[in-house]
Amino acid sequence: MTTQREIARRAKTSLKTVSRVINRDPLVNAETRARIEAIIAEIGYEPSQAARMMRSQRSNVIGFLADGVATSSSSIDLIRGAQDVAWERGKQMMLFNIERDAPSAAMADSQLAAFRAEAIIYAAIFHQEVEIPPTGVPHVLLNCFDRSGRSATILPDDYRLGFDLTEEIIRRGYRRPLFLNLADSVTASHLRARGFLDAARAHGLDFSTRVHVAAAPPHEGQVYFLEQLLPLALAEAARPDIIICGQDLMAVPLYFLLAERALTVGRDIAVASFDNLQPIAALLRPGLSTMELPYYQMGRAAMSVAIDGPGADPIQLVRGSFVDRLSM
Amino acid sequence: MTTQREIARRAKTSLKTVSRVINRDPLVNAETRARIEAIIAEIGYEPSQAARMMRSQRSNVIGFLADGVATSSSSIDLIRGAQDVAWERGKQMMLFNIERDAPSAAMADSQLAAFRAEAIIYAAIFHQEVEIPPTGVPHVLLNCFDRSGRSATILPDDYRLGFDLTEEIIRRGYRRPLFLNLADSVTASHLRARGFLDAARAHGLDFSTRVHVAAAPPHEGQVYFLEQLLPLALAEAARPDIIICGQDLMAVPLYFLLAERALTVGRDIAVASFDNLQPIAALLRPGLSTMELPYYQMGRAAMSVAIDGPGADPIQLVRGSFVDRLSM
DNA sequence: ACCCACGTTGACAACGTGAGACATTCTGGC
DNA sequence: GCCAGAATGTCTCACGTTGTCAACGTGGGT
Repeated sequence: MTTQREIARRAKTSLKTVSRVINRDPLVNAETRARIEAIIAEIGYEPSQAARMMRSQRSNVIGFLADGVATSSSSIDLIRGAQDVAWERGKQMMLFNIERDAPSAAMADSQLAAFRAEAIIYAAIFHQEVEIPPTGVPHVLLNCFDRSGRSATILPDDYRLGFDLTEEIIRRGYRRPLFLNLADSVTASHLRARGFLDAARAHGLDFSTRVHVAAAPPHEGQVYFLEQLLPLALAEAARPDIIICGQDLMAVPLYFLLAERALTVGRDIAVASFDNLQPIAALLRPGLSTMELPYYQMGRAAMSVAIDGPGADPIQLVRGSFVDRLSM
Repeated sequence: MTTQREIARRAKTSLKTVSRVINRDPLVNAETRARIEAIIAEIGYEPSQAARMMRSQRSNVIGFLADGVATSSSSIDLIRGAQDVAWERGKQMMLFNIERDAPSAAMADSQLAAFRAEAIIYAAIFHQEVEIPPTGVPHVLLNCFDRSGRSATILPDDYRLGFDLTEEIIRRGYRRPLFLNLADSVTASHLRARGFLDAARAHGLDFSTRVHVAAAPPHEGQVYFLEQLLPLALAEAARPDIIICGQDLMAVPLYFLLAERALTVGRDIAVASFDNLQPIAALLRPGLSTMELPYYQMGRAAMSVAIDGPGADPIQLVRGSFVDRLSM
């Protein structure tokens, strides 16, 4: 690969002048600049990042540790959002798929240390509590949080997600919802359930008997308890008029179970959900109305915080929006 | 961040000895080595990659350009496979989500040039032909190929996928398959169709009237023509005994359409497919029997070629395997 | 004539690492 | 007491880039 020295030789000028052109130093004669730029374009020169890092003592590298991302398609948007902001800000994002406490995590840490990463984003596959050993590098927790509450943290506003969806449901006249929530160990479950109950209370309704856990903890794979729960619920005198799934994936087996019972979604019974998982949510028939989790925006926010540091409040909640299709 | 100089100071030894320890020079007393290693571990020192790159003139960086990965969950396994091999071989993989011919592609190229990437893997979201402008850096085409046929290329063996699935179908006694293939512009379509027809012929059967295009080109989103095709096919005197989907996602609307016609998958009619898309394939009921696309292995192969260079044959076809569930 | 400001350019050092050349000290075997 | 060889140290250079500082010629003010 060529160096600035080579360019200087060709342009019959000094090394430093080439450097000035590259770094947009205005103290360069327009003619000289044009000549040097022409040569740079001609040979397709790019300044060596390695040398720049050495010299400037800045790496412009932000690490992104993706815990278990490989198993979840939704979390790609976390990565996309972060990557987009990194580019806009001239930073280089280094992505690592890790499994927590596994050797891969240690390897990622040393790699990031070797590159002198300026900040590290730690992203979890679902909203949960984690423990991050303290290091010298600023951390941003994405889709997870630690006990102290002092780390910079980006979370989906799951309480609002639950609240807003429930308000929409009530507004449309549903009064007998069945909330098939995710596992207890998922923080989002609690928050959404609280939002669900609070929204009901705000409209003078009591939904406190209407929340059930219908999924195994995430580390056991996608296991739902619909076969047990659904027949009981449908057999009640006051049959549910809408079923709320803890996540879009749950809607797939649910749709089939309802079809087996000759219940048409959107007509005999409504379904709503959380995620807006592509392409599932749009592919189901009828299309699944769902509260979108703002993963892309969260990724953007995390990278912004990683670069600029947190604002006054280290914990930032990101709102999601309702995507209306035909299932309710 | 600390440097080797600081470590030498603490260990009351010379810079050179520290360098010897780090570079595993055997010419160091065991005791001294232990003392220095203890200090390195204590302060968590990692040699600066930037300085190493400068000194050694090797970046150990492999670029991974993922064209449109964001929109496809299956291609994550391409990334995972490549990343795993990179780690095993002590390389650093740099991932870029790009859109071909968009500014993002140009940015990724300059970043990779700036980091002096040793090779670049160019991954496409589906098996297709691409045009790669020549550069000084070795390229590996992953899930795509160029006209010349001289570039190192890793492809799924779609012909075998089609052939093997068809053999399995024939072996189980199905004789009236309906192959709902992907769009014509997808290379995999042709290859699988050829495998399908050849396997039939090898068993003295003629399936040449049984292949139909049932999907719009990929850039138009997931659009299928099942509503038009299916009623016609089911109305025929010799109703199909098995439907082969071009991809697992197509099976989702197909299952619903069959349910509407009171046809139970796996009993009244069988369904098979291509992809083994997680978690869809396992979540459908009954679970979808499908030819798995070997994305993880392809990712591994691509990174191996990127590091070691191609073997005698620049084009490497990776076999997939049949995942049996209950839909056939 | 002298000085200074100004725009432009160049010489040089330094960042952290790794390696070569070579000197020095220490240990053990003869 | 001498030598081989192990262990360690000193010194120097190179990698590519950029900040510091000095130097250049020109022109205006005194």
